[in-house]
Amino acid sequence: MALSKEELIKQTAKDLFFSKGCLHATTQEIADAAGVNRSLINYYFRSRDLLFQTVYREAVESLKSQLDKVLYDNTPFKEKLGIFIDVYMKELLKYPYRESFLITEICSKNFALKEKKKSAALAHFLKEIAEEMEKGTLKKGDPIHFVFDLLALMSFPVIMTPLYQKLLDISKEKYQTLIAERKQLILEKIFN
Amino acid sequence: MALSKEELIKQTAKDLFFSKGCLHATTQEIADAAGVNRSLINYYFRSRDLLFQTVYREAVESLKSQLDKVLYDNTPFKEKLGIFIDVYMKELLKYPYRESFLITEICSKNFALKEKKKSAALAHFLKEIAEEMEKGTLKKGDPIHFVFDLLALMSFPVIMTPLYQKLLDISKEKYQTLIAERKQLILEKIFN
DNA sequence: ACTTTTGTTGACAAAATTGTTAAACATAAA
DNA sequence: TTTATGTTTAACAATTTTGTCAACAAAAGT
Repeated sequence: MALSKEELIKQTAKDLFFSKGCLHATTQEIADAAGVNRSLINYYFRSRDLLFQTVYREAVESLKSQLDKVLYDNTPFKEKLGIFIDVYMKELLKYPYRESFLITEICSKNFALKEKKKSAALAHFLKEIAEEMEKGTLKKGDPIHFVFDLLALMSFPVIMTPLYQKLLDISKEKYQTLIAERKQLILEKIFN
Repeated sequence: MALSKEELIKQTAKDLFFSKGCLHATTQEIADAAGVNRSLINYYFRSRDLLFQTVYREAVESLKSQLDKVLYDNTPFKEKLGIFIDVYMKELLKYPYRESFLITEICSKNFALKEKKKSAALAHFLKEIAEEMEKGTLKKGDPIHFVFDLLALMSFPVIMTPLYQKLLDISKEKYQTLIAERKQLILEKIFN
């Protein structure tokens, strides 16, 4: 079934921002990419700024709910981690620049930080990590660092694709296989 | 001694882009931040676009030369790595968004990719890594993955500061100490 | 001192981007 | 068929951003 135009505009904006890295596309560019009249953006979202805010909010939401869905259940830790890496990296390949978009929005001046409630799933995950550290499955330390490491190892090479392809002089195909290899590598590295 | 205005403009632009994360500042914003008349930007750089290109080129250059300076010498591997992490993280804290800027510039449509000569220092470093793997000091694998891991572990938590501070509900101070702890942690993790 | 060059500024013009409005259009209900 | 409702469009207006230019100031050269 066809997407409503409102949804189409939003999805296209996300595609431009998160996939193509056009972090400050104009309304005209978004409208063209969506194949709709630019005025429709104002009709549905009132202003460019509100469209950006909407996309921002939904991105944070979906980021949180993705984390929640995976982290907040009772599969054994190691297995859960495998699933997490799988899910997260699939999403990363679809939306490599989502976090970058969020960062630039937060940095943009007219931005008001809101809600500060820590994700329950995350707290749960941190506790699990601490338990694994107790058991000796994981190297001891602040669980936050474990989370940093995990997210960094997954995200960074994906985010930096165009730059590192250039700097390291690697072909697109080779880079893709490198990324694909990483799921397994990260698991090994983490449980060394 | 006072900076020439041309240099001042460039430095201010870098400060806005790389430190403050204003990846698409207007010429007026740059001029204001530098305390100069906006026309001076056109006088020295002809156009906004050329200023951006200049900053981009210099950032890639300095990124390369920083890597070269550290990687291309004869201190023992482990020690060299310590220095590298030190230097790189110091630079990261000064310019957390430098890589993000490069990425968005590369993604921006009117961008022509140029020079594809691999850094000699990097090649040298990769060979050293391979040797350490032979010796058993490092876990075997594609040395590129080692470089990915290293850069990811350093850069990512810094780049994501504003977002993760928010999501993890961590105070600015706490976050800073976490980052500061990482140099040691990364070394340990790498040589597990 | 005078001329030439370089740097600096404000005013203006041009271009790009956004927001608004009214009219055209479609669709379904009355 | 008319009416009402929501959608879509083009034309226009307003705003923002960029680029140019002539005038002026400062410095350097003769």
